[in-house]
Amino acid sequence: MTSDTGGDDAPTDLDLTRLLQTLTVESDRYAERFGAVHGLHRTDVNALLVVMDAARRGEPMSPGALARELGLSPSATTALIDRLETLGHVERSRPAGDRRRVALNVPEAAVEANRHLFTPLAIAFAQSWAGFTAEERMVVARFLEVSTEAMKAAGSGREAPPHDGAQRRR
Amino acid sequence: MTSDTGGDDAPTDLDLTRLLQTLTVESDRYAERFGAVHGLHRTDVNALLVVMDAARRGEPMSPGALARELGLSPSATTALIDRLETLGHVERSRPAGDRRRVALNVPEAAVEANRHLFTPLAIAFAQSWAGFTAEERMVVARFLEVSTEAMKAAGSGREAPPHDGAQRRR
DNA sequence: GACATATATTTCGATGATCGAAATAGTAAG
DNA sequence: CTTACTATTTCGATCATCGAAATATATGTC
Repeated sequence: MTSDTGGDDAPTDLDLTRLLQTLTVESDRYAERFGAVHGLHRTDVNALLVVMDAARRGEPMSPGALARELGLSPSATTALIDRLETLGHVERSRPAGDRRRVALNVPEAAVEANRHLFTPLAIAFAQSWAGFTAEERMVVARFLEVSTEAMKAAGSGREAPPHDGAQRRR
Repeated sequence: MTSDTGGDDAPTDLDLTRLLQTLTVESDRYAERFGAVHGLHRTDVNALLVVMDAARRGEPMSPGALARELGLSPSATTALIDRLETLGHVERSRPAGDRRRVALNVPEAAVEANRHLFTPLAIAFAQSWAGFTAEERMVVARFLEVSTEAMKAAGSGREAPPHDGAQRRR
């Protein structure tokens, strides 16, 4: 079902764009439901993913870096970290070198618990991807990378805004 | 950066999961920045996409359906539609048959304007996907479909929530 | 060494998106 | 006509987010 172009035709740019939009909307929705269960919000889930990923690489994030990563204001980030810290998902510490900075660590106890949080989704993904060959996975990885890059570039940079006739008041 | 497993190895489930997470985080960030320019919020952008997609298929959404689609409460959806209607992106109308219902239409004038809103990103995507063959696109489309399904299923279903310590009520 | 400037984070007050519960309107059944 | 049900909106409250100012630390200049 969801038969768009028939089935055996190659998806157009528009087809892929729609599929990607559907995926991101569904992702937001999942984050929302997921967060409701664990007392987190969409932003908190995103932040936790970013912090965990950085911590896993041994490069703990700072609040400022997290703010830039998420596109949040510094003050919102402080509140966000307060929430995560209260729930025990992350931890603040002042590095010895620059004491202006704050490092966001994931407490040992939380590392595994946090991973468990995302395990159900990871399992669901793994199952749904069981049929993909090595070559196909490389294609997909490439696609995800360039698409992420495209969004990053389209948002921050300049993207030749088309003549927009109808301008909304605001 | 892009610390993958080397280059020519096939991405593992974990690799793909991370790439997908990065993409969705970036997508949220894009929606946020994008919305800030046009006086919209993340949710409004998602809602507009959903409503536009439904309208394009000739099946205008109702507030209730939109609420379920986005995982919002009915009251939040009312406010959301108020915002979109004030900005002229959508329009309320009561269908002749059941006058309890409300149909969300996209005004003719807004159809093209709304499409223009998303054109920059569509262009960026199209450029980044220029190198994908027909076969590769079909692989990607399949991947996006099954991944979306996986999220939908993982969220609604019950996935044996692990013992979690801290919890907050809303 | 003292002083101005820059960087990192937090605090404070205000705005508004969202929620739950109750209200309103319309439909269907007995 | 009355009751039950569905769809949407209104109302009051909560809390995530913002911008601006405050705090603390670092760096450069005389």
